[in-house]
Amino acid sequence: MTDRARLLPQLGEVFRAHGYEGASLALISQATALGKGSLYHFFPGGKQQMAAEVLAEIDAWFEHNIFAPLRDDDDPARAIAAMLKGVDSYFRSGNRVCLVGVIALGHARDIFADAVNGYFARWQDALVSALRRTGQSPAMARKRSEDALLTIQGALVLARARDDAAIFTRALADLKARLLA
Amino acid sequence: MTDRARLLPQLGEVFRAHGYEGASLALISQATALGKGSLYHFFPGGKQQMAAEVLAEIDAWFEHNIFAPLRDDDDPARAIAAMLKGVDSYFRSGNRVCLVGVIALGHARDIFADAVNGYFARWQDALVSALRRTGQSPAMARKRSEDALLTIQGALVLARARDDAAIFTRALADLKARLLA
DNA sequence: GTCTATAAAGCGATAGAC
DNA sequence: GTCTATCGCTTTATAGAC
Repeated sequence: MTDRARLLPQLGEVFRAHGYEGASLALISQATALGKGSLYHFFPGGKQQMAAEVLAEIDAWFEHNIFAPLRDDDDPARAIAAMLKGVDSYFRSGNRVCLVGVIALGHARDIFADAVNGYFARWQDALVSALRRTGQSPAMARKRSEDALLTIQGALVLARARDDAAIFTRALADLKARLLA
Repeated sequence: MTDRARLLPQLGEVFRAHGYEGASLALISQATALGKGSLYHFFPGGKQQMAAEVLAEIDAWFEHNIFAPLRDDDDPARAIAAMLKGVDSYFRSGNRVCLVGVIALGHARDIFADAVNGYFARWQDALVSALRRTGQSPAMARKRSEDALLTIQGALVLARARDDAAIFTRALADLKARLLA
């Protein structure tokens, strides 16, 4: 179990860099310094199980570090600020791509549809909860939370497309102002 | 040449659906109802040439239907409205993914970096031109054009992730209000 | 738990008949 | 211009030694 915990982040980076279909076992074997035999020992379900567990771990990280504070923090504005700080850190200020977004755009979405949809659904619900507690109407909270998720994803795409991570940093700064307006 | 013109949109849909690495020649052969021999007759450079020509055709479509009007229309507000209408139509109201964005997120970005960057760069420049002519400051025009591109890409990602095309429609409506505010 | 060897299928690409 | 056959390589996955 502890070996697996060290493995998942490495797998995540391979899937991030090459996508689900592009992440070959040869690349994974190289990135983890583990033979195929060992990989199948940990993940009898092969590549699909690897990706599923990586997605689950990402989901758990966001649940603990972002979603839960958004839902539970006594100071919702602080939780929102912490979300943006956490997001900036997680995505390395625009230099790291969102694996859930990558999978959503590819053909692998069909396999991981529930995980992909659930991740964004729970993020949005948690953010709606925080925005509501700052006194915003349900409609406004819903609209702004959708704007937030979409802005983060779009900024990551554009930053990578233009090879300019500053796009992501600017987008997060603007987003903060819009969310708390 | 005329055969190639009928081929490129079919190739585009395969790359859209499966990404660059996921689009195998078998899939392409099936989608075009053409054997590998014929495909290599049209594209001696193989898959890479196919994707490059698809990207070039997409670029040409946007150049003609979106970028040029943004730069040249006497009524910039009309050109911006036409851009949003054209974008909604091109992306099938959120049911069609952006191939340039898909490639930008994947490992194939390394090969097509210039095409990907140029597409977004010229789009932004054209939109800046239109916004400037509506009387907005250079800084404001630049910021809002970046917001526009990022919103469109993010809305496409989120719409597909949540399997809800209405997200894209809502995002375009909001964007229109923001651009012309 | 890790490795090598190997199987079976699929990959991009080419050759050559028609 | 289109096809089939084929090459050489890579793919996922399994088997079995250690």
